[in-house]
Amino acid sequence: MSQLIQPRVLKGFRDYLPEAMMPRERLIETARQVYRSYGFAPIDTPTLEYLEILTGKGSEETDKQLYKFEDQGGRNVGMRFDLTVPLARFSAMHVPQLGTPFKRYHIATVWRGEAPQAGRYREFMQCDFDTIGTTSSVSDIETTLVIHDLLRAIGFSAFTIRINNRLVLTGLLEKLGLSEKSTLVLRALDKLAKIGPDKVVAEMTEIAGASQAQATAIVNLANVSEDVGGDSSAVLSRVAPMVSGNEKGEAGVELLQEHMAAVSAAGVSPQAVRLDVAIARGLDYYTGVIYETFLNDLPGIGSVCSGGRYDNLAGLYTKQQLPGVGASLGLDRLLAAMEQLGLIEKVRTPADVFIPFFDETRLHDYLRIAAELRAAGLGVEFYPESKKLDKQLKYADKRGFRFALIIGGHEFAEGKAQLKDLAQRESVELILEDQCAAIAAEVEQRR
RNA sequence: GUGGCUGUAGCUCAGUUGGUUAGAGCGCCAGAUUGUGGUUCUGGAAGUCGGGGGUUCGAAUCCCCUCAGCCACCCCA
Repeated sequence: MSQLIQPRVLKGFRDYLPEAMMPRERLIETARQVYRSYGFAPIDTPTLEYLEILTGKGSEETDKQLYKFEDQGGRNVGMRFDLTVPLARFSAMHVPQLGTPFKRYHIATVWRGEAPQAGRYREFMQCDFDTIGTTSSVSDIETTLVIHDLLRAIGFSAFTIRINNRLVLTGLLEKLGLSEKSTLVLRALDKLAKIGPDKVVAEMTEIAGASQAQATAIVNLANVSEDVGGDSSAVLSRVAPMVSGNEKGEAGVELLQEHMAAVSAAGVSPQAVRLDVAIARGLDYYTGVIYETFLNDLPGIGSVCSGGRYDNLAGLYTKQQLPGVGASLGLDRLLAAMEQLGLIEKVRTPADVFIPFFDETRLHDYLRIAAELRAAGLGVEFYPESKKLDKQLKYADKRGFRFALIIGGHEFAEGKAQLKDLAQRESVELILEDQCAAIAAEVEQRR
């Protein structure tokens, strides 16, 4: 008698059943296609990195969330908590050979030891894309277009990409003499939509150490988008005087203007991209344009695709200055959202055609026919047991097969096959001789 | 990491003031004169009541610890 081990998974970690995995893989495939269509090339990096690579940058918060341990050789190692830090290390090592601009995408799992919640896990997948080694605003604009195409390709029409430029905020902070406290001030500002202006002002004065007047000035700027209803030229004409006289602030306004015009010229609808001077992003390293993407039907789940421009990606690892811009699609958060919105199609089988094991003596014929159909491009599942036909068909139905190819003693005798359309509940007789072409054609036509 | 709520068959849940063999629906498996699936009928399997400890004559029901989920804070995808 052996003691059973209780089967269980760690907090924030999950098993993926076929019905969860199929849409997941479809999403990954969609992301790949969109990234490639803009010339981004795939890379991968190790799950584990030397601890100093991962802890060097980022806040104490990310350090706390880092999974770290000592490996068998006594090295201090950590599991990557995002794909940006590995990209920075990768770029320091390889971009000199690869040349710039370097455009890569990276779809991989990352780990963070934080408290899980709906749409937040300890193990989750990110789909990053970045353009390294250019300061051109064209890459900023292209990044917006990629996010847009990506969400459209996934099947969303109601989403909003919120754009801002850190230079505007940096400019204002410089003007107000608050540059030193920017991290805490911006972190407070990031909560504007959530907790409202009064509490933001309170946090800025109490935690970030800003004066009442300084905090109010920042909140006033951030509120402009709200005040004028999101029209980008109206927003900019209100914001411009607030940062006038400051070089960075003025540059930021100009870049935003150019960005919005270019995106619109590329055919993106104005509803999909909005200028929002309130978004700040908590991360320190952003220096230019910043992005956050919300689903209109489920804003509470947070941003599903975020990113921005940074001046110096790999400064910790190389003296070469590597500017860049990019964004990250939160695959698992997006899937959680799609699940909540009922957008996940329940498909449980990856194959098109089901062949029941009908006549026990014809195993070789079934295997041959299945092989020929696969060669003709169809996915075919052959049932491994020759049990009652109704059981086998019930299985096919449950798994969501669209077609069953029924070939029993009668069919074999007459050289025919019966293709049953399980969704339409109808059958057609086909000649076995040329069944491959005929069946493939019939399936294609009905699909 | 901190605080709140929750945890009963595969799923959704019911279980009276702690009291005998823990229930339902759906699902699953097997049948309804052995070649055809979503309906119907019949039968069946399946639960250490998240796990561990305690109080009690007796606990799914009370207490403690622990694990997990959800929510808030924090941070972010």
